[in-house]
Amino acid sequence: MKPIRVRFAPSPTGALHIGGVRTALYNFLLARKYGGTMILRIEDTDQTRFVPGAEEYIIEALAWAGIEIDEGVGKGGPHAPYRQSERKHIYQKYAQQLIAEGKAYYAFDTEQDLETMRERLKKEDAINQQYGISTRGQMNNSLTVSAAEVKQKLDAGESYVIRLKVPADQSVELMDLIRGQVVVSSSQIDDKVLMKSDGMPTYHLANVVDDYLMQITHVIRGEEWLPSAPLHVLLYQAFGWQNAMPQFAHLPLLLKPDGNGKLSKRDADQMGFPIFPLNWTDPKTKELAKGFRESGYLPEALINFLAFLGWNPGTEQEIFSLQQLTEAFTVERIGKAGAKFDIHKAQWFNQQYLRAKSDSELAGYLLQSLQNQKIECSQAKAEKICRAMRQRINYPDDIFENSKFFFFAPTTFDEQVIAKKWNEEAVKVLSAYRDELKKMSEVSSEAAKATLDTVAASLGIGAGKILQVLRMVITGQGSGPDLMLTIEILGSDETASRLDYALKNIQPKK
RNA sequence: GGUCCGUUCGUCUAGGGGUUAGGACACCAGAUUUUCAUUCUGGUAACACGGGUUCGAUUCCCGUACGGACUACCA
Repeated sequence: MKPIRVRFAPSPTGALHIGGVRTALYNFLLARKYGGTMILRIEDTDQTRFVPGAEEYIIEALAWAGIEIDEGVGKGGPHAPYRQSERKHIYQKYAQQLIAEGKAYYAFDTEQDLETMRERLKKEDAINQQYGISTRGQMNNSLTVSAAEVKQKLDAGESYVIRLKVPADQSVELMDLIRGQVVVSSSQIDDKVLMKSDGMPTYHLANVVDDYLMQITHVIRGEEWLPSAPLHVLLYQAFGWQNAMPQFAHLPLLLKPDGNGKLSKRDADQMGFPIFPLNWTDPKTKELAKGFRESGYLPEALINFLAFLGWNPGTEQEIFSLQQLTEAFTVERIGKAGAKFDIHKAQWFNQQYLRAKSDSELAGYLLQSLQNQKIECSQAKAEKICRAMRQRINYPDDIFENSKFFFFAPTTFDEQVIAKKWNEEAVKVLSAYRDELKKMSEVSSEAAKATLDTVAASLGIGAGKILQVLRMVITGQGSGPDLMLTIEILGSDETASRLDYALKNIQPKK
């Protein structure tokens, strides 16, 4: 079998869409599974849509996601350059070849001419309104104008495009790995522009020429390309490359969470979740779009989630490392129907991966947050806090957000708990407990519990009755992680002083 | 409008001529937890519709409906 060569070929028109990340992932998985090569090609043939920073963003996003590039932009390789704008002369050559063989032609129509043609066809109720077999004879091109005239126009520098001369009545067949055989009549395909008037190729030409030259074996891309795939087949045939044609796999689309249609940035904004892997600031509007990374998603969780949007291993296992994904992945198991993007599932994956981390790994996140706030904390204490908090977090930032009371003594207290539980009995136990804690130099969670039980028992009160008040007094909140462990982490001095503060400041509610 | 693609619980999906149509997320309930969260157990919930083919169709075929993509000198 030929070594597998796949490419991810985004165009640098902005941040990389999450659907693009999935496309890149599937390409990568196939390459890794068979020891093939993953290529990054930048399709920047539309200079009007070029966005500065987009290429760098794409590279950084893929790296963050763990999708490694073997060959391509930012990496180099035997087929360099991998940026299509730098390969302009190559396409020019191939387009000329097609012209010479009578498989393509020059067209001099102005935008106005094309507009007029479309309006005319519309009026005539033509079945399809396209520049092709039925219309090219009436247009201003090298098929209708004499060779001498064409030469004259060209020499005069008149603006032109090169169009593919689509053959008449031919059935174009395409074997898609996901959808099976797709057949389209060539009469449905229009004479697509191959070279634009600025001398750049269109996607169609560049894509076919590059895939051929770069010896791509599998083209895995979004379903939005399916309608133009027959045109690409025609191009391979025109060049006589049908035997070197890659296999196609058109991926189901990522859909909006509610309703229907392609997932867009607008939907993500509305529903309040990211759609880009990394933060992206639009260079024009300066508007910031939040990324999955900055929103607290772990790359391995995002990847796992994305892998399952349109693919599944056929087993009941759901948690897959990137390594396990490459082993399990097959194109055959990619589904046909579009998948709605459900951020809940992504959150669940994130939670799974986050909680699978060790206390010391988790402590790293906490320490980072603390450092940003200029709060001192030892590694050991951070780990203990993480042990207490690990079942209550979905994102790395949650650790600090939900454990602030470890670092700041509460000054306000849960009103409901005061109203319901702050009474004479509670005050009695709390004062006695404080006095006992003051005598201790340190306190383990076991000691904290034992002491509390003893104190409460000596007053003839059940410890259970005041636990919630105790929690409120220590953390300010009505709920939280294991209280005795919290006391251990805080220490006897700190706990006693918090009790002191509460005893002096809390007034019973009527 | 035309071309192409698609359709199993709310969502992601497994399955496939005869199944109690399976799992996961979400949701609901119970248990554990002194709280909340976790965890555990249980539950609600799906083959778009109509015709064939067949002893039998959710599964195969054809239509219909619905949805989507594409229809630029954008990718």
